[in-house]
Amino acid sequence: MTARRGPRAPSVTEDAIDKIRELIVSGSWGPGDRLPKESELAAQLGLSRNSLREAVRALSQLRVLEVRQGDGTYVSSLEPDLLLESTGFISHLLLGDTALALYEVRRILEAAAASLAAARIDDEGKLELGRSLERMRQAQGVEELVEADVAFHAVIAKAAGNTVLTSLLASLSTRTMRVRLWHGRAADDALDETREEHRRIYEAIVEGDPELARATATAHIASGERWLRAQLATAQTAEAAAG
Amino acid sequence: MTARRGPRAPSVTEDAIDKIRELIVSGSWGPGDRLPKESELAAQLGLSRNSLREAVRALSQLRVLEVRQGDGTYVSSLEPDLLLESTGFISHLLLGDTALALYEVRRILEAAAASLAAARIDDEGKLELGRSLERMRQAQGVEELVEADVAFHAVIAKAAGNTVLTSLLASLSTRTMRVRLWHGRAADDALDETREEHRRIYEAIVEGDPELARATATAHIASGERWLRAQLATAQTAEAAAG
DNA sequence: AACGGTCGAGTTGTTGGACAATCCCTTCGA
DNA sequence: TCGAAGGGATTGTCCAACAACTCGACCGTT
Repeated sequence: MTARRGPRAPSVTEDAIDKIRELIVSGSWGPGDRLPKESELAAQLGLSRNSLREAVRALSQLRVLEVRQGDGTYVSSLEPDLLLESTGFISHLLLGDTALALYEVRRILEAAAASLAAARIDDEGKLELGRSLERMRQAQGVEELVEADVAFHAVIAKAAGNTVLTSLLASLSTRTMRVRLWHGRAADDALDETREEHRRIYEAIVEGDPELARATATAHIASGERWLRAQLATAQTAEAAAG
Repeated sequence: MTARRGPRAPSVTEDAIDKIRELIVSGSWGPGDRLPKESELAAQLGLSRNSLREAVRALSQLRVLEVRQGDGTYVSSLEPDLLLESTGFISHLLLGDTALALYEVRRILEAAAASLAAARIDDEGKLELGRSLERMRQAQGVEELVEADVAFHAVIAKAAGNTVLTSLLASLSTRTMRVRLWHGRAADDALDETREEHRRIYEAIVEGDPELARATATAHIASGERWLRAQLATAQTAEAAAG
C-alpha cells in the first residue's frame, strides 16, 4: 500500500535540494557563505556524495549555489540578475503559440519600463541611450544591429530603476529571438521602419514623457508581435501542406 | 597558459546540459519524446553515467526533462506553467530590497492582467471570481484567506488569456509571501480593508471596465508594497539597534 | 473470452571507492 | 621583496555493483 498516486515519491536528491533551499530561506546560510565540503554535507543530509552532487548541480544551474573546483561551494549573491538567468534559459524553449504569449508579456513589461525610464532617466542614461540608437543607425550587419538593440533596451530597463524588472526583461528577450526578428526585418526591407520605432521611443524618454514612452514602446513590441504572428501562420501553412 | 580568466572552464556535465538543450531547441527532440537510456546517452555524449545524471537532474529540476524511475526519461510538455515553475523556486530567494522590486513587477503584471481580464472574461469566469471573493469574505483563519486570495488572482490571470502571464504571475507570487502579508494584515486589523480592495477589483472586472480594473489592481498591490516597505524599515531599524 | 496475479526484462535510483584536476596558502630560494 | 615550488584541501570524473521501480508478457482461473 505504498500507492501515493499523486506526485512521485521524492528522491533523496530532491530531499537534499529542499533541505538546502530551506537552509537558505531560513537564513541559516546567507549570500557568500561557504557550504561544508561535499563529503561532510552528504553525511549531514544522509545521502551519498554522488547523489548530493546532483542536488548541488541543480542548485548551481539555478545560480543559487556557486561551485569553485579546488576551493569549495558557496551560496551565490542571490541577486535577481543571477537568479533570473535560469528563467532566460527556459524562455528559449517556449515555442509556437506560447512564444506569442511570451511576446505579449514582453510588451507589458517593456511598456512599463519605458514609462518608468522616461520619468527617472538621468543625463548619463540619456547619452547612453543616444549612443545605442546611433549604433543601430550605423550598424552594417544583423549582428551589430542585434548588439545595439540589446544595449538600447538594456539602458531603458536599467533607467527604470528596478533590478528585478531589468533582469526579467533580459531573461524574456533572448538573443536568438532578436536575431531571428532582425533577419526577418532585413528580408522584408523593413529595417528603417524598425529603426524609426526606436527613435520614437528614444525621443519620448529623453523628453521625459512617460505616457508617450509607454505608447511608443507598446507599438514597437506590437510590431514584433505582428511579424512573429505572420511567421507562425506561414509555418503552420507549410506544415499543413507538407502533412 | 590556460588562464581563461573569465568564465570558468565548462565541465563535461555543463557541456551535456548544453547539448541536450540544443537537441531540444533544434527540434531533434520534441515534447514527450523519450531519451535514450542513461548509459547509452552517456556514451553518445562522451561522459560517464554519473556525470550525465547531474545534467539530467538539473534539466529535470528546470522541468525541461521528466524522469520516471523504472520507465525512462522524457522531454516534458514544455508548457509555460511547467517551465516557469523554476522561476517560482527562485522568487522565494529574493530578499530585502529585491523583494520590493519584485513586488513592483507584480504590480505591473497584475494591473495588466486585471485590465485584460475585464475585457475578456466570460460569464463562467465572473462566477468563479465571485465565488473566490465570497470565500475570502467567509474565511476564518489566515489559511483560508490565503487560499481564496490565490484562487482570486488565479482566476483573473486565467481570464487574461495569456498562459505565460498566468504562469509568471503564479511564480512571482509565492504562497509564503501571501501568508506573511495576510498575517500582517490580521495583526493590523486591516483585513476588511484588504477585502474591500478585492471587491473593487471584482466589480471593475465584472462591469467590464479595463481602465478601472487596472487602477484598482494597481492600488491593491501598492497597498501590499506599502506594508512590505514598512516591514523592511522596522527590520532594518531592529537590525541597526541589535548591531 | 475476460479477468487477475505473477514474473521477468528493462530502466532509473543509490552507494562506495578511487583517482584526476584545480585552488589556496605556505614555504623556500634568489 | 618577489617568484617559484610544494602540499593540503576540495571539487571533477569515472567505474562497478546492486536496489527500487515500471511495464508488458505470460499464465492460470473463472
